[in-house]
Amino acid sequence: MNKLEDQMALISQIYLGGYPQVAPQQAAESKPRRRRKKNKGGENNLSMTKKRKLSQEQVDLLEHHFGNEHKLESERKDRLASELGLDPRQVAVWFQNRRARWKNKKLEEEFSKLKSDHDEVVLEKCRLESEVTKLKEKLCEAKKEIQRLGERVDRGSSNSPSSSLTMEAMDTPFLGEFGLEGYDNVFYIAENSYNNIPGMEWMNMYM
DNA sequence: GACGTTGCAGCATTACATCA
DNA sequence: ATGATGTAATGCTGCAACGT
Repeated sequence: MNKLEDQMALISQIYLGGYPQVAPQQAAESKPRRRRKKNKGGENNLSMTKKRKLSQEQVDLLEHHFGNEHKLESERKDRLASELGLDPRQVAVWFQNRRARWKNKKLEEEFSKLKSDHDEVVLEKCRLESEVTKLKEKLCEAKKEIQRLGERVDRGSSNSPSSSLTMEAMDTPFLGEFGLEGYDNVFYIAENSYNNIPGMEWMNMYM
């Protein structure tokens, strides 16, 4: 009997024997999965098929080999199996399960690293946003100051030309008051014109 | 080249053991 | 006794190698 026939025979045996419960996920699919029978046989059957935990010594050796190489060639499997007094199939299964655990662990590690990176970026974003808010406030204050000074200049020029106060006449750059030394030209940038400055497009969001 | 068989890996799932 | 967790084992699928 070939493998397929074997499987079909098993399927029909199980279906004829009853299929008490299908997991929700499986039930939704067109193809039901085969359900394994519970191991509730007699004592002999139990001892034949009962799941046995590997000894610490066996696990240690398997771990050692897994550490060297995650893949298991046929020759190494047989050698390991006889060394451990296990069925080669058991060794293959152990490696398969171990690879799955290793993969899960790696995924978890990768996830926690990505999460911490993400948290850092979020933190930095908050910091930059608060900085932008502060700068916006300063900008607003500076604009008001310019307007106020402009009005004074206008009044002065209409009353007494000789006492006019001009921007050029100021002893020190007034912007220093706002901690914006060296940014004298910042107010000459027209609104929405940040699009023209590489890397500064985001500023328009705040204008 | 087409087809069947075999062996293996990956994945999902199940069943059992153990522990809190 | 029971639910959570860990893990050995099983079922299924896809793929590659090989023989016919």
